[in-house]
Amino acid sequence: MEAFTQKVVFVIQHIPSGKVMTYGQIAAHAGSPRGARQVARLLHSMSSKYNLPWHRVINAEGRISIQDEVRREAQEQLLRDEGIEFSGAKVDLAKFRYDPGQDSF
DNA sequence: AGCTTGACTGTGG
DNA sequence: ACCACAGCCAAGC
Repeated sequence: MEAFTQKVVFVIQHIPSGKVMTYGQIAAHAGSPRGARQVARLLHSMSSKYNLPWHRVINAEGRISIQDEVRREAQEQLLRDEGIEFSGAKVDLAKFRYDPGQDSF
């Protein structure tokens, strides 16, 4: 596949339960190391169309980047349900970050 | 065919 | 820890 969009979707759909990925990571695996913002944009507009586990995507700090309070809390709850622990408002990326590596694709 | 926008990220004060 | 700036690039207008 070639479309950046489809690669992003592919990667996100492959994030296992109990793990998370950052926008930058996903962008890198999709072939655009600098396309973190596009990943965010795609989630924003396609999460409803593609049934994506958007809640497993967070920013580089391990925080939820959503501005809408209701959605942000919903995401945190979903992650907790999958066994992901929050240190305050942050996720421990060292433990819960999913890194498939280049050999997986 | 431009211009604007953003669920980002790294750097620097 | 917090704020400001500057690259980044696809989608939407």
